Amino acid sequence: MVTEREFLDGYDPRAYPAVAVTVDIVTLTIRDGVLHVLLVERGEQPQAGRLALPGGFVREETLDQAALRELAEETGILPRVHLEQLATFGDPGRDPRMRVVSVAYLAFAPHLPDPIVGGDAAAARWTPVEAATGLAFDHDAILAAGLERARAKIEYTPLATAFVGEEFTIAQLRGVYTAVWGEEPHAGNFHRKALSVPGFITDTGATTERGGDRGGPRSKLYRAGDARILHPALLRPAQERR
Amino acid sequence: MVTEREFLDGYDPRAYPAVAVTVDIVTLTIRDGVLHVLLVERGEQPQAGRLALPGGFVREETLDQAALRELAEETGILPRVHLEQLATFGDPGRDPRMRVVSVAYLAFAPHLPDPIVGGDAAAARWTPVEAATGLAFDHDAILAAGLERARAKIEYTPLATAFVGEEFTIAQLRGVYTAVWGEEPHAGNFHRKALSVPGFITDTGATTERGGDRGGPRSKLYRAGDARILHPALLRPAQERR
DNA sequence: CCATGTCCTTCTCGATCTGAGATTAACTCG
DNA sequence: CGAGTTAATCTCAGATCGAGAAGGACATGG
Repeated sequence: MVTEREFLDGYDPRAYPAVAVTVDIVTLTIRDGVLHVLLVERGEQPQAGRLALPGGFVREETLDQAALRELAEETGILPRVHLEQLATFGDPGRDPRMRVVSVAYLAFAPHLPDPIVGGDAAAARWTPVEAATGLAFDHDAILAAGLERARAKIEYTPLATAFVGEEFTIAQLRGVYTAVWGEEPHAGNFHRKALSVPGFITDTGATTERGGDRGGPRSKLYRAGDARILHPALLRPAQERR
Repeated sequence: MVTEREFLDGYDPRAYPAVAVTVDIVTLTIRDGVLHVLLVERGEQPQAGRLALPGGFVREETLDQAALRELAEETGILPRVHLEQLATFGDPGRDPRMRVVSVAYLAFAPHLPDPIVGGDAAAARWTPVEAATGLAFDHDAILAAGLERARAKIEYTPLATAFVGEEFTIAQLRGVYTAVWGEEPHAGNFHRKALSVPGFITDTGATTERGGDRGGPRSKLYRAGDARILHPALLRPAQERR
């Protein structure tokens, strides 16, 4: 096997072309029913002023720890964030200065206060994903991969609950699917399925204090269950094929 | 953003701790109804004599190209191989000598001749996945991730066809699911679903020359269709939950 | 060449799930 | 109080599923 053998034969790390390993994070949340992604504004050339995904160098830590640390540095402490590895982007030339291999992460966050601008970013803000185009480097592609992963993953995992608070209504949960899919599931059928999938949501016995802003009864409050996967899955409506 | 800014400020690549980027490949095939993985025998210390996944350094190429090149070097030219990125493993200490970040790939191959031992590996062989334990470094974990990905992916994509020849019978296709899942789907229901899922398989009009080795009628031959995803999916039987 | 067993393919049938819409009742707002 | 909104439940026809069975076509061993 190449890797270890070459290392063994008195391999000198400095003799090889330098490769940098970074993490970039697609952090998604929902604000006012619209899916938003956390972006930072680049303060330096190249691509100064352009928006980019937050990220940075991997230090003496695991990749997961690097992603968590960068996220905390950009936005302050993040409670109840789901973080998972997305994919790795390493085309030569994706960064004009040297070979940079970036391990992309995907984070799902409940509604958070505006990010506290960390030490490195010139500015950080939540941006509707529809408006998040023209990002620096290949971050458009990374974001697209993150969105597709998110859209697929809420089908068969309970990760939609990571977008809402600890207690939530079924309507709020439906709002997550609407925002992520860009399409509203049938309310009655969604209700039936959310309740029938084992381990998805559990009844707290409590209800909201008020009805909806424009009327309607108080709704029951639920908590996330302990299921890791949803069976049967909540499939997207009108999945166009081919 | 950290990455580019630090690079910008007169970043010297050699000033940072060296990181090596490699690819490791989980190559799966089916032989005699049993799922096999391609392993190489390490010829050098450490872990000499241990089995490991084939892989090696990333050169001036994309990550995908690196995986394809390494695979070709280990096994000769591979026709009709499906290759996809699996996950990236980068824990400090996963290689005792230096920081190695490995981008793992997953390959699905039809029945192939025994691998041509490439220049680097001491030996290369197909090993039943059940027997592939105690691999070097963290390759047990990489293999486990690959197997889980494969088991999930044949549910909702037509990738099972990557394990069989260009023309195949429904029974052969069912054999793929049996080998990957370790459980045999109901033959009649599998037949019905395979035919009813749009774009999964297309009839060639031909049949096999002979019946099965132990009897039975000749079976019709099919080719892979053009669907990228299977809808509805072919779900695993008896998916134990919780 | 016949008996036996294999197994591809199709069919049956009840149980379950799904999508689309309707209904009821609780609630807010003006 | 009246009108509009919405959570929660119900209805129902069509699709899908799991499990089993039936019908042939075929190989093998006497």
